[in-house]
Amino acid sequence: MYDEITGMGSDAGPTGCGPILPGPGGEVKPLRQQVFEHVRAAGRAARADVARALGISAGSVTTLTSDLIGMGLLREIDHAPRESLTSGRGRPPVALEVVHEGRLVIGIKLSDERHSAVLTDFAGNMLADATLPTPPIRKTLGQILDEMDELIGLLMAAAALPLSAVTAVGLGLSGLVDHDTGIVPWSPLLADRDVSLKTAFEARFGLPVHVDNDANVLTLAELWFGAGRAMSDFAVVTIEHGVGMGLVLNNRLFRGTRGMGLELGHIKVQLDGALCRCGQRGCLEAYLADYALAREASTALGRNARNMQSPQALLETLFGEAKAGNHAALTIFRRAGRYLSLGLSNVIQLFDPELIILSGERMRYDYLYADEVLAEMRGLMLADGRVPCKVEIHAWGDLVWARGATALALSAVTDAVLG
Amino acid sequence: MYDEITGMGSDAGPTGCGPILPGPGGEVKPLRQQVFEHVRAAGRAARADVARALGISAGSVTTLTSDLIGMGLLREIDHAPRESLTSGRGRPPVALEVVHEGRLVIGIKLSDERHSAVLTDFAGNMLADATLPTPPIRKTLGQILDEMDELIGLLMAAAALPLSAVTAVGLGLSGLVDHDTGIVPWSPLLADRDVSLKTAFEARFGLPVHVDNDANVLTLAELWFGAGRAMSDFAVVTIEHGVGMGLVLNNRLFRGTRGMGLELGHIKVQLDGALCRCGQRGCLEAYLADYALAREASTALGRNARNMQSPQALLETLFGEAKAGNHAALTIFRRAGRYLSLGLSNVIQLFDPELIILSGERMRYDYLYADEVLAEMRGLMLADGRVPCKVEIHAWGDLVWARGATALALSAVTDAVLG
DNA sequence: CAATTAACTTCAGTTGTCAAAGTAAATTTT
DNA sequence: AAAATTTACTTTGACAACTGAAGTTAATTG
Repeated sequence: MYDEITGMGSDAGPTGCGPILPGPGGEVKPLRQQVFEHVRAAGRAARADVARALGISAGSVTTLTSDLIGMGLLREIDHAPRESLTSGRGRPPVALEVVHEGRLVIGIKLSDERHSAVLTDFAGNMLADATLPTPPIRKTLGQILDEMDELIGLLMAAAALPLSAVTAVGLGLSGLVDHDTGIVPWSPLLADRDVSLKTAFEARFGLPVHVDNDANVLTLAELWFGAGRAMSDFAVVTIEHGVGMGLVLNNRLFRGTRGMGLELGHIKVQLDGALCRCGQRGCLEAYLADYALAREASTALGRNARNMQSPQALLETLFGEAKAGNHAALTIFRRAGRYLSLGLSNVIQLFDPELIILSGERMRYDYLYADEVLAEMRGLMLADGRVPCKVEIHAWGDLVWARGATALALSAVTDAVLG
Repeated sequence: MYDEITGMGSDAGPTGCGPILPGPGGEVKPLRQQVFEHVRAAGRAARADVARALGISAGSVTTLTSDLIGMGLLREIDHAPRESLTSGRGRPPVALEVVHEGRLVIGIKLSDERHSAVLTDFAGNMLADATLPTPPIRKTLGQILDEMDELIGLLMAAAALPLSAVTAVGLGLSGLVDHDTGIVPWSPLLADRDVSLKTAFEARFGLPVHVDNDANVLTLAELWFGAGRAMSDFAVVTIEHGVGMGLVLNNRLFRGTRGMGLELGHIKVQLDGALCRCGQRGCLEAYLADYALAREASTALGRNARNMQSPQALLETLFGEAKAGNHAALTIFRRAGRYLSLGLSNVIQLFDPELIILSGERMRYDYLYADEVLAEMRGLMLADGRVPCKVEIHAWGDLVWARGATALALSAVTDAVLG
């Protein structure tokens, strides 16, 4: 390689230059699907709006929308209040909307203490939700399927609809998840390794399912329903039992190059640092996750800690102590906050996103250190020439994660119908 | 936002769901350009090869190639040795190649001690190169332009061609570079800030120029001419005066979301760690770059260090001492190596590339710690379910960087002609 | 009431692509 | 040596996608 650079002009056969692309060219969605997705994204849109937004001719939009109407995917709205920005001159636009009935999807978020599910229609509107408390132990595939069975039963009962009305399912859980194959090499929820969750689910429920890492699912929630909708590039950082990250690049979820999640929790922030549950030392998670706080808590709380059985309760106590002025307890949160700053600044240095969204239940502890964390994070960035990256804190509950999982199903169903 | 999740089914106007895409749909290159780029990437290719590679019909290829031949971009080769994999049955294929004459480009790499330039034809073949030693001081825009003038003069003299034969120029330099605007907010080479290098260059030389960060330019060298050609996702890490990174995602250079480079050198690897030249503490660069090694060297070498004027010479001495068994000198390199491992493992955790290429002149010191560094890096990765990422070490000289800069110009010219 | 404005439809024409048939040039078989 | 086979390439008619221009519809404005 680089023979040419030493033996310049060597005519020993042309090797060419430039990237060697594998298969056939780019992946553009068909225009019909773009029209549909624009209407769904806008909620409702007139044909003229679609033409302007997509930069195609009005004639094409007529053809494409009448296709979509014929397929039962779009419909006209009769009495639409005039929403166009233009003053009310000219023929009024006819708004289109997604036919939202008929193609229902379920989104499920599996967690260690409870599972959550939501049912949405094809326009992403939530129709019902359900939650199932579960014992916080590692489960076999069979047990997880049983729990999902019960959860789905609750959900469909709440909606008063049969499961047969559902078209597809999206599923988010923590751990290493291969989205393409639906295999879970490892998850804190599962006793086994390399579980073929997709295959097992589809065999049991007879519904197509799309599995992903829970951080990705939350990121999809922001991309489809939240603050990320109008943003082309942003990152979501979650702090729950572990530390996770989801990334949107160019309006699309970035899953890493091999379909696995981005393991922010296991970037190293200290050589030979604190012990992580992954067995290594110095992982960010080892300074930030609840087990990391909990193991210092017993030192700070002294003998009181003995009475605590759940790490949850331990953290709550620690938090109370810190607020009450216990210096040792406070330093635990402060140090965690500083390491969070450090992790966030690293994300910014490497990805330079427009926005970072902090999420997860641990964010409830935020007001203890939030301002300082953000200030410190900004201090840790190379400020030169950059617009500082915005940070938002969204302490959503599990239902939002489940709703993100519906996006997994919604986009898959859309691709199947229109791709 | 998320009103729906609390007030479910609230009919207060549809907000829609899904990402709100900005302009008109995806960016696919026209088929004609894909054909051209395939031929250039292959060096030479028959029409039938192109049809198979791009998954289009033979008839289309005939049309497209005759277009391209008519435009003077491709030509048939008469006496091509049969290279198709098939046994020699059937009508022999007619190889096509890029008409490489006529559209020449220059690639320039600016550095603190010397500038380098290469001249290549439209097929990426190097025709000439030139190097200009320069004083290692920060320069004004005018001085840098003068130096480039001299460099280009040397280059064109070596090629015995007039500058008017050149179509475009690519330019790589270290620092923060905004590729889209050609503005350099900060560079260690420049005395000023926010230098509009593109505008100034184009005004002076009357040639379109495309500016980028030097790590990106090196990454392009690997993507266009080196090990990355057949790889869709890889990272390039450079250790020179600073620590830089380039990233290829999906066969394309990823420039971060705002056109700025990815600042691997300034990710934090230690809270309140070593002082970095950026003014912050704990940056990776502060443990790895030459100035970081040099400042510890004086401690290790004792009074010998006083005699050294250049950090270059100091490092060479330190390296010699370490090889000779000086324990203090050895620990300097060992620690730098460990921090390199840490940085690389973080890159892997976040991007999960197929390959990491280590580059830069400092890689000459590698054999001191290379094996241990790579072993340690692998040890720091979450091994679960992942194929470990390959690592290669390429200690290319400046001409390769300059050649990478030609890729910047080549792709821009190609886009201009065929986009 | 006409004039204006804007949304939408219709339709002929262009473009890009393919499939199938046809031509060309080599090797292998008879 | 002729025929059959194989592969490369070209030609052609058909089709689908999209555009642009002209026409239709439905509102507001003066």
